Order: sequence, then structure tokens, then C-alpha cells
Amino acid sequence: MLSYTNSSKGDAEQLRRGTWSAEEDSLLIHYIARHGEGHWNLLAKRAGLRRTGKSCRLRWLNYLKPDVKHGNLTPQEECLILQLHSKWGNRWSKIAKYLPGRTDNEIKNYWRTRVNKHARHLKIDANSTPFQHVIRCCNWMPRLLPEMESLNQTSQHDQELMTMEQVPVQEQISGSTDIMSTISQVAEYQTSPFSIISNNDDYALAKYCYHDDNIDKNCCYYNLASTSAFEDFPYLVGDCHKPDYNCVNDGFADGLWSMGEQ
DNA sequence: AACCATGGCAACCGCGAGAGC
DNA sequence: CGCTCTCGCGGTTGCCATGGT
Repeated sequence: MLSYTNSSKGDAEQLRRGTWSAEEDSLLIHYIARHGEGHWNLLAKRAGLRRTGKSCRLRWLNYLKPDVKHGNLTPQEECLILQLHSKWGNRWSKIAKYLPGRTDNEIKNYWRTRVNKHARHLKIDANSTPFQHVIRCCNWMPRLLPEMESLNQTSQHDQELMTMEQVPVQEQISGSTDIMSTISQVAEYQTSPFSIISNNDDYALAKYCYHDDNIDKNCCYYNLASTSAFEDFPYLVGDCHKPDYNCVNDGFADGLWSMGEQ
């Protein structure tokens, strides 16, 4: 859908909005190839684009620039985003600097669609400490780690990126070959209410205590190694088994909330 | 088949910082 | 010092594809 901005200067100076056409892309690419980036308002006029300078800049940086990566994020990239977001919050451009080829817009969209969705399911603020514990220890990290290892994609460059800002979890797990020990390392490293209490070939049982007293009735249990546990958080919650206790509907979310206020 | 809801993502908007004059 | 312009950032919007009913 294409639209035009209101203008009092006649149709000739109306600016286009909406989706970019292939022809516009071509004009922008060829102009920048010949004259370089910058001075976007001037560039828009000289390139014959009836777009704002801002629009041209955005199109170039987020889509047309040759080093922009397209396609799904790798597990490494997802891990890095989770770590960096827990550190810096919604500083998308800062986070993007550590993911070559990924734009702040793409990372922002990833966070809002994928990660926030999990937070909504749990009725937890995605920026809250409890949610950060959840994604590190019981969902995203455990899911991503085996993917990373099976894909064996952790290049030297990735590792350099991970250590550049002293991202602790990545440092902890680098070189690990045993996924369960890795999960244990993650849980152990974080100052987390989660702890690995049992670990064998079939499952790793994690204990989540939402009160300081460590009394059993105030804890939930997760089977971290079950297949479903690695898929999606709602399934993980289903694997939370504590007799006569429904983690979701019977106060689990409230426990997470109160923990964040401590 | 038609309608509706939802998710993913490209693009837009408003604001503030910084540079140049 | 103040004005203008450019640039970059984070938040938001709206289109479109997909899946469910």
C-alpha cells in the first residue's frame, strides 16, 4: 500500500510513503554506490526519490546495505541478544553493535515478537528480573545451548564477540561438551532461585524456590531435559510438577512478581 | 470458501544530541 | 548564544501472510 504525504506545494513535491518498490531500491543503491552515504535529504532529492531523507536512510541501513544479514537469527545471536538485553535493556542500537549484520530494528522486532510473547504467557514483565531468570535458566538458554552445540556454529569471531563485553554465561559455557553440566553451570553461575537437584541421562530436575525459606511447598520443579521443556515456555510450565500445586494458576506468577520486588 | 484473529516485520514518527554557521 | 540541519534512537503503527473457525 503506497500513500503520499499531504503537501501544499502540489503533486510534484508529494512524498511517497509505505513499501519501497524495486525501482526505488535500485535508484537508492545506484546513487549510494556512486556518491556514498550521508546527507540523506540531499541524497533523496538528487537520486530522484520522492522520499524523505529519513526514509532513505532507514531503507538503506535496515534492508539494502550489502552487509545486512537476512533470515533467522542463529542460536548464538539469540543467546547474545538475551544476555545483552539483560545487561542494557532496550538499548537496541548498542546491542546491534555486537551482532554484525543485524540491525537494531531487527533485534527490536525479535524481542517484541518472540521474547515478549513468552512474558505475556507468564504474565511477567519481560524486563523484570524474574523473567530474566526464567529465560536464562529454564527456557531459552537451555534450549539454545544444545542447538549451538549441534550446529557447531560458534566461530572464533562469535566467541570474540561474546567475551568482548565479558558476557558471563557464554564465558562459562564455552568449551563445554556436556549439555547437562552446561545447564548446571548456567544455573550455578547466575545468582538464581533455580538449582539443579537431579541429573541423569533422561532428565535434569531443576528446583525453583520463590520464597527464601527453601521450604518444599514454596518450590516448583522443572524437568529441564524433557523434549517439551526445550520447545516453548508454556510446555515447560506443563513440566513443572509439584503435587497439588499448579504453577501457573495457583500463585507461581505471583511468586515471580514478588520475587522481583525483593 | 469466507471471515476473523494473530504474528512477523518493514516502515514511520517524535524526540534529542551534536555539528556547523 | 541561538538557529538550522542532520543523524540516530526507541517506540509505535500498519500491512500482509498465515492459521483457525
